[in-house]
Amino acid sequence: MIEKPINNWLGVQAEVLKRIHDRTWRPGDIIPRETDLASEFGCARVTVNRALRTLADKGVLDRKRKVGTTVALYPTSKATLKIPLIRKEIEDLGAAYNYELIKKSLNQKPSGERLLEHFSYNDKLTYIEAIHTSDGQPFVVESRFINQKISSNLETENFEKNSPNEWLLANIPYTHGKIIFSAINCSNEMSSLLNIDSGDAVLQIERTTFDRKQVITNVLLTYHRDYKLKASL
Amino acid sequence: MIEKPINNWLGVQAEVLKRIHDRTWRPGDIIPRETDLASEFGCARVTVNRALRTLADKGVLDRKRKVGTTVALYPTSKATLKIPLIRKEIEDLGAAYNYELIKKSLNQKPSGERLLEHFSYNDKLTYIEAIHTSDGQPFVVESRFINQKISSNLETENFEKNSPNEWLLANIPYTHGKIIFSAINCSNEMSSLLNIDSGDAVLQIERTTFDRKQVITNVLLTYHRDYKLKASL
DNA sequence: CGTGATATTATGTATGTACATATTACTAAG
DNA sequence: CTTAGTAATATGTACATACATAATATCACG
Repeated sequence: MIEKPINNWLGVQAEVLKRIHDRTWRPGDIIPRETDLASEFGCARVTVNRALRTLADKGVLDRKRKVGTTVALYPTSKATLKIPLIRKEIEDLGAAYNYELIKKSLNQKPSGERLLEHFSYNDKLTYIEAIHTSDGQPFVVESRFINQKISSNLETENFEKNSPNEWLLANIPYTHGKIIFSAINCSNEMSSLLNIDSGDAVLQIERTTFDRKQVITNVLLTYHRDYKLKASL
Repeated sequence: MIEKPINNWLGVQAEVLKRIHDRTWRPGDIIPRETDLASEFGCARVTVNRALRTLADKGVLDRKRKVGTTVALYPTSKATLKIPLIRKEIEDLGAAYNYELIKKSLNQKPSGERLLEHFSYNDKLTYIEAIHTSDGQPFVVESRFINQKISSNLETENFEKNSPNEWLLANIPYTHGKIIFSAINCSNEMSSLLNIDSGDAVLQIERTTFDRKQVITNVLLTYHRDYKLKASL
């Protein structure tokens, strides 16, 4: 077997995927060890390592020290979805973006299950309600609580022109976040904002972002009726 | 500046994140080059490279040859959501899983926008409708079309006991897929299957998987009313 | 003053080597 | 026969080095 050596990690990755794909290696199978693959492909072990590591990151392979590398039983059950800025999402559709503040109030106390799950009882919150429109049509209603502890500059920003989303991104770094997707029947109040019928099903996304253990903000985004969120596997 | 050297890539990653976090390096800023960081941290350039590369994969940094590495302007707008097997999702909640076939028909022709977007007019499809229950309660209704070209074994599998999802995962490898999330008002038919009221808002997930350019299957999952999908940033 | 060749530079990758670490397999003591 | 201790092993990582590649900067030439 004197073949052209595969001497780059993308090549190794492609070859491994090919073998998984053509069922040479089946889900659950243990594949040859790095050293063997390296000598078969005619490359360094580190090169094989990078290829396999990358595939393991993607969920295609499972790896365990001393045990070896197996083809994942339930491959790539991970989807990645990009969550763009709302303004960017609308502008990318070629539509005109507009932001309008509906309500703003300071020094709110957290109440209700949704808020108390994240904020502590003594936190002071700034509440903001706003609507983002696409070519004048309601696109999404934003209902947001911001922890006032995060920044003293928060008071100076009135959010009349700029959406809190963009202000936060530019000014408050976060470490991680949680997202919850659900479907709800539109309330009377919400339906008039979104210009649809009460009871219409709409997609709702709740997002909470953290700076380490501290909650920065919790936002509930209620989208217009025909909104679809797309992702790829 | 004689400090303890950072001599592993996770340490470098942590230090870089710290500097982004404490705003030493701000969004849009260009950060020092790999060689400089390497000598500052007292480690090899490859170690810095791995740390920065990993952060770029996550969307925290942007990198460009010759130009340098910058802190991403809109950091980590990528959420990853795990899409577990329905059976596994239910069992992980400690509930009893059950699968029941409702309808199955062979040699369907694709019709309607949703199907013709993916399948070609001459494809023959197997249609399967089934329900997955959690402790006897309706959990999700599956409505699936499978391209009959993908496997000759498809005919021998009747899907009475096994969900097509699991059969496909075990037998038909795929290269990539698309997912669309939306909210719908439940139809009469669907509401009786899910044991809820007609018009109730439910989350719907459409998933199409491909083997290279060929479509393997298109499935519409309609979840029970209180279903929430969770993801993390 | 443009324009194309050429040098420069920061990241990207491959390799051999060395050692670390997690896990299993084996072995000897009780 | 159990168990603590030890060896073996596959992956994980670090490093020095070398070269590749993409994008920019510079410079010579018409």
